[in-house]
Amino acid sequence: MDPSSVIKALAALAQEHRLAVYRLLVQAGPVGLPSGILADRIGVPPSSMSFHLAQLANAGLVTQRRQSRSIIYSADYDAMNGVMDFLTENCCGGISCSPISICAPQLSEQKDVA
Amino acid sequence: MDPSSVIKALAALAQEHRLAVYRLLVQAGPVGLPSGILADRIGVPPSSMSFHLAQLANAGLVTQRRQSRSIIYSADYDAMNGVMDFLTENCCGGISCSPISICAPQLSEQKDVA
DNA sequence: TTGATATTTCAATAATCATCGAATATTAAA
DNA sequence: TTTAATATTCGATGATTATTGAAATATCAA
Repeated sequence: MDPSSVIKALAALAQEHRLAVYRLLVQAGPVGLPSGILADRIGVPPSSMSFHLAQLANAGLVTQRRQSRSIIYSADYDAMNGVMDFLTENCCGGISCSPISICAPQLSEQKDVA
Repeated sequence: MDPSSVIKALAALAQEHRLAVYRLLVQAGPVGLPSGILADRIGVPPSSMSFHLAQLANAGLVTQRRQSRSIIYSADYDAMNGVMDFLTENCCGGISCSPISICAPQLSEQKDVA
């Protein structure tokens, strides 16, 4: 993972509404949540939510898929793990560091559970 | 860890020079590095480095201590672990997630190895 | 095709952030 | 005490980011 991708990911998360959205998506798992529901839950207008979701998507932290009229977003765990790996690279000069992983959902859950 | 602290930490890391500084400090471990060396290594003037280090310190990601004329900065691993915990809270609805930890340096290394 | 639903794009404004030279501490050595 | 070394604060400028209503796009149902 290159530095500028990591910066994009961190910047995407460093904002009140986007951080809240990302956590909702992390908790929702592979099933994801549609844009409108997210706007309601967070309490921002749809156009604002769209702006924030675009940032998260552009940063690679979330993926999107259309389902009828809704566009459903889900967290991409691999991206976050990549960020973590970058931050902890050669941690403490390589002494006694535990491997990290933000989430490893079951494979059976990863395919269109929506 | 409250949301606004997490945002501060993420925002602190979401900047080219600060991200580079943080990684240098993570790799340096408890020994840390002085402000001037960091400015040289990153290639920014001392006043800019001071600005960035203040952001990292304010976010709780680094600690500082004076050693003679130098002020030495080191990464605070606990802070980063707190951010990770917050991001992954109730991950996937609590299914099959590994515990996370960015770094667990040996206790013998944690006391003034400078 | 018409109307309703779900979301995004556009555009203008407000607010926050990064940069760095000059001036100001603080510490130590001559 | 004078000088040098190390670092921070200040202040002005330029750049980036967030917000949201209105308009546009896409989907579906009658």
